Amino acid sequence: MNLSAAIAKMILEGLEIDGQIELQRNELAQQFGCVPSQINYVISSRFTPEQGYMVESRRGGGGFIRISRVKLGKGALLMHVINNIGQSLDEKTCRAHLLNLKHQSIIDKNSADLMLAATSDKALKLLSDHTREETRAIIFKNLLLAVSKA
Amino acid sequence: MNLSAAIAKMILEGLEIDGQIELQRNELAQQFGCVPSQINYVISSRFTPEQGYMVESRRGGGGFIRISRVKLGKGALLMHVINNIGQSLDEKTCRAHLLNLKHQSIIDKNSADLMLAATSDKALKLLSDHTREETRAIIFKNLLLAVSKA
DNA sequence: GGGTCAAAGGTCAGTAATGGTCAAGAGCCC
DNA sequence: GGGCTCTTGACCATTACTGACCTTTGACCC
Repeated sequence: MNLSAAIAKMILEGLEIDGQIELQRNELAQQFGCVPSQINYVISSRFTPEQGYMVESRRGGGGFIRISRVKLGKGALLMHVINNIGQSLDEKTCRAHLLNLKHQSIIDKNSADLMLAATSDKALKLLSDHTREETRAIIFKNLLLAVSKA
Repeated sequence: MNLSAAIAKMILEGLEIDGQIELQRNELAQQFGCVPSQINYVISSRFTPEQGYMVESRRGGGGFIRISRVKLGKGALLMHVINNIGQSLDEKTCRAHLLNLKHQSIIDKNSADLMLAATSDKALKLLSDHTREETRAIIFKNLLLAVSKA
């Protein structure tokens, strides 16, 4: 397991307790024997709003970084996602949406896997870039709608 | 035995253990004294979904390629369907397959609904008839595969 | 209050470490 | 010879890590 994964794991464990964790950047970096900015890297790559996290911080003496898991209602969240998709959707963003929804227990693993399969680049490989991303957006919206009706 | 066969053999042996193997592309290439892309060739020619394998990978530091054998059982039936779909699939036939699978309790209602949503004409409305039916076939196969590994 | 300084955290660009794609050529079998 | 499968290499994309430099905040002093 690489450094980033280890740091992410530790943060995740801290979040288990009450969905929120407050940490000291320098201290954490020292624990892992890495440069402080590594912490920023991990946070910005794995604890984004897209993935269901909120990050706050303060500099200066007694500074901190606080990461919290955000909680929203199921129908609202689905609608929010649908409404924010737009006409076109790339695979990475789609995957992030799914991870987020799964993490928040809006959809179960099984559904997430299916939705991933249906919207992967692999599944849409015949299409040109532009058409693929437009079609992915439509398929994904249809899927979310199907979920919200279930 | 040629290189590709040797590499495939090694992967197959690794899969024996627990139906899953994780490898380092560069490292493996070095072991066989070939270019890294040779590994991709072997994987894409012999470890395809059609042949019952699932491949995942990640780039970057600590990257990997993971190959897993799709579990059989009800999987066998799914593979049978997958292998009989062909290159092209119309909405009616697709729907029939789904009803059939649901009837046989191979998939649950929830999954069937999702799969229907992903393969409906509505979801693929942007595409020309020909492309739509080819893409539907691919999506459906990917979905069945996802189900079979669940 | 205002100045100063030390203690946080933030940004960004560069480098390293992987894997992916594609097209061209080499071999092999009919 | 034609058409496969196999190999290779150049070039690309993604993820991880580091370090130099920047900004913000709080404490202390006058």
